[in-house]
Amino acid sequence: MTKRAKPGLAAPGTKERILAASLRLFNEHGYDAVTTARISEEVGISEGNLWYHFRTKRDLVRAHQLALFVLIDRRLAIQSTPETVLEAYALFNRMVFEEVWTYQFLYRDQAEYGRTSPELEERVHRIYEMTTTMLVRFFRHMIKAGQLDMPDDELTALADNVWMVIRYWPSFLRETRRVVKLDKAALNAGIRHHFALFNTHLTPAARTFFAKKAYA
Amino acid sequence: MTKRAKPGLAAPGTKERILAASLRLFNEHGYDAVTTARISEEVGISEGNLWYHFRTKRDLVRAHQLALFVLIDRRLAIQSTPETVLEAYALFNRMVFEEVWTYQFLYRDQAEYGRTSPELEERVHRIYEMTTTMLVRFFRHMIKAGQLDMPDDELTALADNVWMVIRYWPSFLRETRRVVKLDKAALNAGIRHHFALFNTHLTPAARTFFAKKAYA
DNA sequence: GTCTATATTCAGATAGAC
DNA sequence: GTCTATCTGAATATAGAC
Repeated sequence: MTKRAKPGLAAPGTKERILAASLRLFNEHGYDAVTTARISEEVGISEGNLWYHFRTKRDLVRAHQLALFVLIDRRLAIQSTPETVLEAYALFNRMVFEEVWTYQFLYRDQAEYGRTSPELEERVHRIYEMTTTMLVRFFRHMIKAGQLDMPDDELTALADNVWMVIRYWPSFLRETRRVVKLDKAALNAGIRHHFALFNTHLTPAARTFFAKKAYA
Repeated sequence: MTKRAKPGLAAPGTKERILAASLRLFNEHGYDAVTTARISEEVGISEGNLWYHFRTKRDLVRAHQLALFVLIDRRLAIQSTPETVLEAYALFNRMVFEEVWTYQFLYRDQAEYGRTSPELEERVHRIYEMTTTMLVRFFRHMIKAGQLDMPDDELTALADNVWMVIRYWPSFLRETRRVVKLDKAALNAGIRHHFALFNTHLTPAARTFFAKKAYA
């Protein structure tokens, strides 16, 4: 979006079409299994043209990564107080589930496309930490609001488990239910599923709230 | 083990050394990233020799798969009654954690080495189902024994979550803690971690039992 | 059973015309 | 910007001598 939308008088959004097609193919078949020949075929252009827009296959990954980071920054910026925590958590939850679905290949095939740079590696590591830290903060606010009943020393483990269920949900669905494409039912199933991690510790009111707001 | 231990007068266990080296390399670096050249170098033999023992790279995978299935059959055969469920669960738990560690590449790189056959694919699917079914049975026995307090309609979701934490534990450790090699501390951390999924629903006695028996 | 040398395949990437 | 033609390199696999 920030990158040239309509440059001069050429390109009917070829770059964007390459990005869309490659994202879909990478997610579905895996980074290594998708050849650049396959991508260009899917877009309906020649391979040479693809190389004009992205000088290496890694450059393609890089572009997707930057788009993912925008989503991540947005969901990490969500504010919460004990008064607003239920709303905030429902929002955060939906965003992060969509994010791991949309960019599942980036999460899943890291070993295949490899570490791009030390700074990037460091950034990914920070994201994981910030995510679980944020989850603990959410839970503390829920406890303060009287919506969650759980000992404080269990919260870190709970946050890790919540993040695991979210982050591996696409892989799990694929393996157990053979679901490959994003679809609203599968997304809601994941959200409902992850609430099972602390459902019994929520007040009936909070449970009803999430059932309505988070996976309606 | 069932396959010729010492054939005639040759082979100082070359086949076994290939299996051991390839398993280690696959687990550490991923199936695709490990070349046959690398494997033979690691074993200290020529590449031609490797092809003598395994006619394709897939044959290597197949051998590891068969070994994994032996482990799986063993852990699926564990019996349990309400009287013995705590012991049985501790045993099952340790076995399954070790299994996903030892053969992590088979769980993780399925997309890379591909589906071998429809029957195999079906078998893998059945294993997943039998595992979660078995977990639900364990939980029911714990409830009957008065060691676990949880509504029956939460058990399926709990079983799924438990299986997720176990199955993805090696990947999670690698991503968050950068742990690559199997090690007793990491294994115990996983077991302890997975108990956080239902710890607060266990009696103090059961909690103490697992703390001593399952991750001592 | 083990080696060396060679073949095959194919993905990622370049050059240059249009 | 887009195409066609071509190159390069690496990985799986084979052939045949020892």
